[in-house]
Amino acid sequence: MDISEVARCTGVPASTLRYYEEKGLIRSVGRQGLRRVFDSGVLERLALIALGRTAGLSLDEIAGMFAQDGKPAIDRQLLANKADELDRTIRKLSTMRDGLRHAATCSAPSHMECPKFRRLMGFAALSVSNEKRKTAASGGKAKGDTRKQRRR
Amino acid sequence: MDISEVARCTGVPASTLRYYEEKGLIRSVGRQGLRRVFDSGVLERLALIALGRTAGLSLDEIAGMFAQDGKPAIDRQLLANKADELDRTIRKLSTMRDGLRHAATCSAPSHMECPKFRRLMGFAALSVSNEKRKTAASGGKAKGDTRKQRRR
DNA sequence: GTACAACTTCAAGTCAACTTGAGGTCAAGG
DNA sequence: CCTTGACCTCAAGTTGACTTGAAGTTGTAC
Repeated sequence: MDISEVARCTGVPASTLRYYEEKGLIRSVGRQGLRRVFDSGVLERLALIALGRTAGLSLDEIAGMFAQDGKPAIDRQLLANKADELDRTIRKLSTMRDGLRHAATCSAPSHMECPKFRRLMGFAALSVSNEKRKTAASGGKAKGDTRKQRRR
Repeated sequence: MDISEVARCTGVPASTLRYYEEKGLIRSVGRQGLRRVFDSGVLERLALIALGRTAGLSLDEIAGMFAQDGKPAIDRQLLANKADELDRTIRKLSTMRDGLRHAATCSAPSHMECPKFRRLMGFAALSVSNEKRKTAASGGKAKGDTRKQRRR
């Protein structure tokens, strides 16, 4: 398969495929002249990448899951953690969905005035605000006065 | 409440609060000298913003949900659409979570070699690749050869 | 009544994930 | 032979969501 065929099959633009290759998320099996040649395994891989992106994983995290260089145990722990994280996200999303669904059919003039909406949302809202942001979970540097609420 | 108290309560940095105000997502009730004064309603609002962000909504989309300027019908339709979109996302995430969970305990040397993993993922993967990206859903301009696979 | 930490504005910087553009290569059809 | 179009590389640009820095102002504690 050449790059345009992969693009056609997956809907992923050729520029993105080149970018993914550069980042090490996919590999071409070789070249025909200048042109990349892919085997069909790349389709599966791309589907998995798309899935990971939907789940909010960064390209680097996804690349990390593909890498199986020697340390399967660590890898597995990481996978389990990711699954737990996903589970929490799913619960929040479900709450959000229910809230939206209700708000869409609710007769209150403004959603914030509907007690049911407020109750639905308020519940989830608490769990969100008590928690570090998802990006914060994967390491960050602390500095500056705008940083969380770290008083020096 | 002054800005640092809001920051402390919510974990949202002051710089972000100013940024959100500038974007119209939150409002301060006034000033004391130069300093913004917030009422406690902002906490609820911020929690909702955090929830929306978790759900993958952009700040502009979130702002749109808060805006209730005259057109509740359109707003409600949009809400329902968002809820449906969320529902699809939730299903994908659930699949992903199950796949990860399985991969974490699976004995196959590499996840891609485990038939169960491949089946779990392959299923969801298909549904992902047949679909427009979530950002594509909220409008984009078509141009260039890298564009989707829109056959003219 | 003054020192200073905490606020302010505004412009510019950062980061991830791509996209776009300029300029180049190559196989195939006319 | 020569044009065409799909591919190539590499650098630079874009977008969204913030963060950082410089320079100025002010409420509060001493």
